[in-house]
Amino acid sequence: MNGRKVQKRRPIGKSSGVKLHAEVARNIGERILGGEFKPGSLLPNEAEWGATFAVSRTAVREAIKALSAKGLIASRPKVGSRVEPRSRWNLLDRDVLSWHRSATDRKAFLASTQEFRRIVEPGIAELAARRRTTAQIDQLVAALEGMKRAKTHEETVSSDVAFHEALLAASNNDLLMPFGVLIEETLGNLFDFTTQRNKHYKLALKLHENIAKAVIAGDPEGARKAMLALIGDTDMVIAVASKGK
Amino acid sequence: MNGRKVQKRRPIGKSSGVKLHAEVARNIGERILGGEFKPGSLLPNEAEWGATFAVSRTAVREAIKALSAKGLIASRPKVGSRVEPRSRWNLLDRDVLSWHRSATDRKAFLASTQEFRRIVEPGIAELAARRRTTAQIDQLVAALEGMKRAKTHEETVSSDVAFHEALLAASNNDLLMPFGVLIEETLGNLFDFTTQRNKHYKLALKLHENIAKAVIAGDPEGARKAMLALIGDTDMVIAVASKGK
DNA sequence: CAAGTGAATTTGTATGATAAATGGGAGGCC
DNA sequence: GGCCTCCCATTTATCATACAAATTCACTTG
Repeated sequence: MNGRKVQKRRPIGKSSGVKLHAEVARNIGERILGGEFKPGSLLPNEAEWGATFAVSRTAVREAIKALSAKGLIASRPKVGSRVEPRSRWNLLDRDVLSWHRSATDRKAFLASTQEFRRIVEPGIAELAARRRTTAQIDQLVAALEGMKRAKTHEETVSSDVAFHEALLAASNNDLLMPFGVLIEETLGNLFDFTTQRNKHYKLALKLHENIAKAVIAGDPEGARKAMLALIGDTDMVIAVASKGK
Repeated sequence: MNGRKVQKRRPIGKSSGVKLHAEVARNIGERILGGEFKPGSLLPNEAEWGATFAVSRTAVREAIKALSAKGLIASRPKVGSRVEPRSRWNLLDRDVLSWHRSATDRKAFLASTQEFRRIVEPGIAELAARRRTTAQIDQLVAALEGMKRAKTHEETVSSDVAFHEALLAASNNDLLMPFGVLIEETLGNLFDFTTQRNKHYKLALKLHENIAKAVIAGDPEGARKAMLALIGDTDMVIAVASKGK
């Protein structure tokens, strides 16, 4: 009855590259974000997870520790691991955000990310205009060049992300850095949303250019307004794309 | 020569309640935030940490996993654990923020948190005015009552925190929830900063009241402005307190 | 009936062994 | 001599097992 087998490899599925504990964490994390395990409820104990995934308790524990570190759960001896209230979840964490996206209606997800960006990005642009170093200006310009030069879909997305991250870096406030992951998630999804945006792209370029100009000129209020114009335009793109569906 | 000892308890220091791996994570985390281990540099390997703290590799690994989950480090076989670039750090994580505060000049820390709040809280107030449910209004009012009634230092802080968290909750955007920890950290520190603020407190109360009124009335623009007024006043309090030092 | 006590369960930690990944060096080939 | 390939050492990744600690809960006992 004692299932003593000698170390099977890769019991979970998928192929390679990803560590076991990361796979376990992802699986559990997605199920929490997906609502299968609600805040306040108790998770299966470590042994059960081990059986479920056919991995050792060690791997499970490392996954649990990662989920705890992201604020999703909390563990206590004799009790088990309980799902934390949503207010504790680190939704701006790279992984958590990705799990959240997988578990959320596409349109609703985009709406909340856009709302988020509308709140913070104007402030970021304003700060950037006030604080940017010359090196940061160079990065911003380089990203803008990349946007102009972009041919493929991938290049378009990555240069756009680079632009916004350069802006973020130029704000020179470490506390704002976590927003980077959200920008990446949003833009990746956004462009995916609007593949035939050629007519929009020319305008988008101009809007980005306006932001860069204001930041370079050291005009905080101008930068804020230029960013607002961009986000507003992006909202429109989303609306059009949603209606087109 | 083989140091085989039978499980010592509590080898790190401190007293109780805190798990070993959490202690190890805190120690390493603080040293990373403190600049002892800079981004890109390699950490000692797991065995060395184990020797340093007199804990098993198991505990060390769980600490490492937690730090990875917070974006501070990344591990690779044969290489070791490397400190990630600051842009990857989850500075809005409860622990990371706390380590950051310990490692940062008090005034600079307050300045950057205030800057952060100035960017996001007006937007939060605006959203709250647009979205709040009646239950959320009740919470907001209750927090305000708490502020009026507060006698001790502790009550003052906790009711103020409750007010801002109620506002945050009323914004009804999950992505904003992580800001809660920052608000807690800031306010705790702020009040600590200005102990004899009795003359200011009357004004602060009024400013909070204005925010609540606008939110309850469903006046987004009013809520935004009221919040801006509060943050501006807080800035002044900081300036005064700093000069007074 | 109340309070304390002990057993059972679950996480926490320790230990030792093996597997996988990978960087770097040794050695061979052209 | 330069380049390529293969092997080896190091470090993390995973497994298995045992025991410690914490905490719940039922049960005993006064």
